[in-house]
Amino acid sequence: MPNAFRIYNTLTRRKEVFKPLRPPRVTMYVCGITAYDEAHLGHARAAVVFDVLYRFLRHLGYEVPYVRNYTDIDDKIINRAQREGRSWREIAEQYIREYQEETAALGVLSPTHEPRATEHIPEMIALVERLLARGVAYVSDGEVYFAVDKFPGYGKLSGRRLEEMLAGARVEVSEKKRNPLDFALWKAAKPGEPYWESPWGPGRPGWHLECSAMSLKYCGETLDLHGGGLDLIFPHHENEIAQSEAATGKPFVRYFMHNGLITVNGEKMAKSLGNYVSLKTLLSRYHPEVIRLFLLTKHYRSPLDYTEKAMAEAEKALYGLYGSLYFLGKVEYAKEGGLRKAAKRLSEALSRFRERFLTALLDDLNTAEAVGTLFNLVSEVNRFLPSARQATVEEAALAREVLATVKELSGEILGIAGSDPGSFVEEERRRKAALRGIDPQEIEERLAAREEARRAKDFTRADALREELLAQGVEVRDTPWGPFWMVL
RNA sequence: GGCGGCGUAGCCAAGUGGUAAGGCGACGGCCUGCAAAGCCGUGAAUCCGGGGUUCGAAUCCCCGCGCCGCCUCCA
Repeated sequence: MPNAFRIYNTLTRRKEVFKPLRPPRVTMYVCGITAYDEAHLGHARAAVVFDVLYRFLRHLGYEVPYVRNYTDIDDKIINRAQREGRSWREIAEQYIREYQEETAALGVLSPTHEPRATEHIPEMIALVERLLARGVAYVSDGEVYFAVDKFPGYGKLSGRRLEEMLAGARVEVSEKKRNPLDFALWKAAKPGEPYWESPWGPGRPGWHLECSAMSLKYCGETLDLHGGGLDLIFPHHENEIAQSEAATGKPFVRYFMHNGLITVNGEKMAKSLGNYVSLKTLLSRYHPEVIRLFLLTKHYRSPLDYTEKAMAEAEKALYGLYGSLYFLGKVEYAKEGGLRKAAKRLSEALSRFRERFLTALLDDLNTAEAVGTLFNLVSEVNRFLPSARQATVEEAALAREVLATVKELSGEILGIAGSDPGSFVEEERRRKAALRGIDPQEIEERLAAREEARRAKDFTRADALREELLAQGVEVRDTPWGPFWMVL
């Protein structure tokens, strides 16, 4: 009876049945980016994983206010601005815009709200004042710090205890802090730095503060879902919990979800390691759905190793998928009659797909399993295709039903295989041809010449033309519906 | 050192108590003028190793081994 959605909650370290606080409403907050540099595959993974969660929740009938924030003021932004002689605002604007464009290209739906830190300075100041009033924060030389030892639950998300952390401490020593683990709620501006006026003097908010303030504003005191990368568990999310719960006295988050990180040759992809692949580069080389497929064929909590070979495999798998749907779309009614043997199997496979696809997602968003069920269905489509050249009325209807179901489930929820197969094929041909510097017109001409040669039984010439095309990266296959080609 | 995760066929990867999905690749066959694609078949005595619980374990527990992440900004 798997009609309950179970998700792995980092707070309890186990899968739990998802019960929102006020159904059918589900509040969801995901940590976005700090806008100081271009986005890479790791950012794309978080965006896509939570996009699928958002789409799935809506499919289940929930109303989902979804918030994804932008950190648009921060040391790294200021540093970059100073280095490049531009304003911090310009830097932030640029990378926020690029991120929005690139995630949109990836088929990531826009969240309900995309708040920016600097647009919520009053809310943050108010939150700091609440924390000061409660005695869990203190002012020190123009800065405000959160006193971690005043919050009894500190460490509950990351499974750490204060004493242990102090023991191994690699934390920055500051004479302004009472405890080395205390973190800044408000930072004083140094000369030349951007600042906002506050009761403690000119300065800017600490990083962790914005998520507490903005989630409070847009989602209320208790969030149903809070997401982000695994690397945000400590200290970021731990600190958010401390700030929020100390201020409101209410549980901050019911379910914390964290996606695994991308690795390259087994090593974490990170800007500091210089081993990252930018989203921009990936989008220039692969169809967005190839990137989504690559990301979703592994469970969201596992590490995912990026290699060009794996990307090529994802591309090939997606081309095969769309190729099958493309021909399924060409199935037309040719005679009276019901479902014959292959069609009956396809019909059963369709029912199985409907059930298993959703069951997979209900089990902690198991997209890898869901993708597997999609390929199972496609395999049955391929078995059906040879008999479908002369399809019966019912078979033609079945073909349409399969296409509609794939679009409705995989297309709407995973964002994969939802495009019109004909458009996908044509766009991909154009895109890849351009990428390889081939003229599609020339390909069509060669194909026509080859068909002519084949009709004339001049197979030597036909094969030579096919070889020429292959040398250009154009793979030709002959089908009952005529030749079909893709650029690899 | 502390906390967390992972280890399943050549590679990638599901499966978390009832007898090993799927993708890529390989081999044989069918189809094809020949190919490609597709289809059919072959491929894990077995899920890192060793104990234990159970009628039954890749799945639960314990002990090892190996890899990774976090403990500092990081999706």
